[in-house]
Amino acid sequence: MRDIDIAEVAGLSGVRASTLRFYEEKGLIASHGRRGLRRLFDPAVLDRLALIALGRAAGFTLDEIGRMFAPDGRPRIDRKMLATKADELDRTIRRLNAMRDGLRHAAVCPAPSHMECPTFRRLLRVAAAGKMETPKKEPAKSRRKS
Amino acid sequence: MRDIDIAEVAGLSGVRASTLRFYEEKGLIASHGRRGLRRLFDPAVLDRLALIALGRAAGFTLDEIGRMFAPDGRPRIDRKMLATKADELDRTIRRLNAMRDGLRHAAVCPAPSHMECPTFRRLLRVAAAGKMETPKKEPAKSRRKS
DNA sequence: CTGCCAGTTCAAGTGAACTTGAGGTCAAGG
DNA sequence: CCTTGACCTCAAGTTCACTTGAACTGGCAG
Repeated sequence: MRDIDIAEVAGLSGVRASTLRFYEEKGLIASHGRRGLRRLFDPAVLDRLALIALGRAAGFTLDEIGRMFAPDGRPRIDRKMLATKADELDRTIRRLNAMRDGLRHAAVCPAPSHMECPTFRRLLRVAAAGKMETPKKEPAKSRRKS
Repeated sequence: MRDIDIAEVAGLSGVRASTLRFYEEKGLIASHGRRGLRRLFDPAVLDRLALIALGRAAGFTLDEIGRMFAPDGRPRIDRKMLATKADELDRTIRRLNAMRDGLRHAAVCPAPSHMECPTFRRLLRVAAAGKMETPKKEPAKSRRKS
């Protein structure tokens, strides 16, 4: 059996069926045919989904990711863009490090109020100054097979 | 002059007036009175905004941040929550580091296609496996005084 | 043959964090 | 006094990435 159906893709990739349909509609993945109504996918879709997950994790939007695939479907990733994103990640990481240290300190700081702690106030300045990419909450993660 | 008006707060904090009104509506900040229609703020609102920026940067939602202030307005920050968030940040940072390294590699990788590069494939597995907090795009940053 | 159930479509809803638009008000400057 | 312009309110719109609901279809087990 060459092709796998949407439930299998969902099972193997951890991506929900509704998301797979959404991705297909967006042109991020393509189904290869149908058995009845059921979409059939080439197993290579799993690589594609991994690629999409990678892009998302690196901070690309779905549209940006979509643009990384040539119209014929081959991934054609701009190396310069990758380097740029890496630099961006680097800056984000540096800030998050400062944040984490500050939070960690604040958690054990003996000052009666956080506002009286010099370390905390320094942290505040970092936060107020540097507009950073704000991390987002995880996507609800409602479990399938409820 | 004790109090400062919304334009000054915006200027000093870099937070747009519309955002300040939004924050006030949400109960995150409070204006102290009016001159005519104009809100007047206590300069301490600047600390408050820094605190909010810090919370956002650390990945708290506005609602969570709101809950960090006691109803009387004093910041009462749960140290355990801070530590938890620090740990969370730590995990995020580790992943982002892996991402950055992978992206950096992919940017210079000599393999003809990224899919043929073992490092890239390893990166793919990291991304596919680890559901991480996905960084979000910066908030539009449209300049005032258009 | 028949009914189930997992799939399908399409439109609309969600939530976070704001921004924008329309229409109104008011303190200050000329 | 009257205009001006920055502020006001309230409702609705925006973006992103999905999820949900209602109504429907069709392969397969019994």
